Amino acid sequence: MEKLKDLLRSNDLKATHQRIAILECIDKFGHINIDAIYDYICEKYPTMSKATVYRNINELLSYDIIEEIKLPHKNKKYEIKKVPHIHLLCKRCSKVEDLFLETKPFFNSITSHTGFKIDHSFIVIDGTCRACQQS
Amino acid sequence: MEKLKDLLRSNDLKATHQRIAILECIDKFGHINIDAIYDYICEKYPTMSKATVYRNINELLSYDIIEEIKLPHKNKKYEIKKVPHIHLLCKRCSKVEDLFLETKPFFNSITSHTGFKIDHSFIVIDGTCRACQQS
DNA sequence: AATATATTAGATAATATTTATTATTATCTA
DNA sequence: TAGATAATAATAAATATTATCTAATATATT
Repeated sequence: MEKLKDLLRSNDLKATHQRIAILECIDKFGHINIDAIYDYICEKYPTMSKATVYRNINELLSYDIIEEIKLPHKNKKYEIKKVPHIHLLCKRCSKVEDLFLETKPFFNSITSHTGFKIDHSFIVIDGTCRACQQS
Repeated sequence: MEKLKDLLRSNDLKATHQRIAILECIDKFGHINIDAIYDYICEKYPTMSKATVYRNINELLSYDIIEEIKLPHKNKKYEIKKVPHIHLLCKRCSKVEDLFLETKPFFNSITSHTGFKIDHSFIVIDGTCRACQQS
């Protein structure tokens, strides 16, 4: 909570209740979309405007505080910015799992085949998570 | 052209001018978004309705004739369905390049780490293409 | 080739998603 | 705590996508 305030202030963003609530919400759920953020926060702050969610999501994105995940056949989700990683999307339970995996060999192979200079990768794997396979 | 008609008919879709034009357009440009498809086809068929583009894109998607590519910070693009591959998105020229690369070792590593059963992968690499690096 | 039929296109309304505007309110610095 | 500034809520506007409905078209059948 104080940590979130500091995070905002260190980016010259005022630590408003709405922003803190948005960050807490994203942090709590791990990966969440706009509507779910809005619905969740409206419980506590019924006067919250959806435009405020959109405005702040864009603000937080531009300061690299959060990241956008584009998922196949789904709305965009957001997460707290972490080190680069892979997303595993379960078609059964719809949960998104983070996977921190060494990608250097894979990326080296891409560069050596194409000469492409890599900045970022956006990797989403679609399938069935371990839990859902067992149920 | 006849090949496209057959492709449509073999999926019980009537080979209308609009559908053929959409497929030809996607094929010609490789990777293209809705607006660009619409603008391009309007040159030939000025009465073409945008709803027709949307309707047919969804139709063609559902029959696995084309595929949707979600790109970071960009509109969705569409391509003719191919074998699974990777997309390289150049931040400089905005072109999308297909890369057919062996991903099995990488996927095996994901499965062995997580137990996740993989169906599809959506991999977009952001960076600078070889041509743009040299200019 | 003409006709019957079911499908599709076009026009447009409806819905969904996102952004901009503006008066009011909250945050933060001194 | 007051003042300067930035952020919010409410709402309108813009953009993107889908649904509806009638006329037109593609195709199979004669």
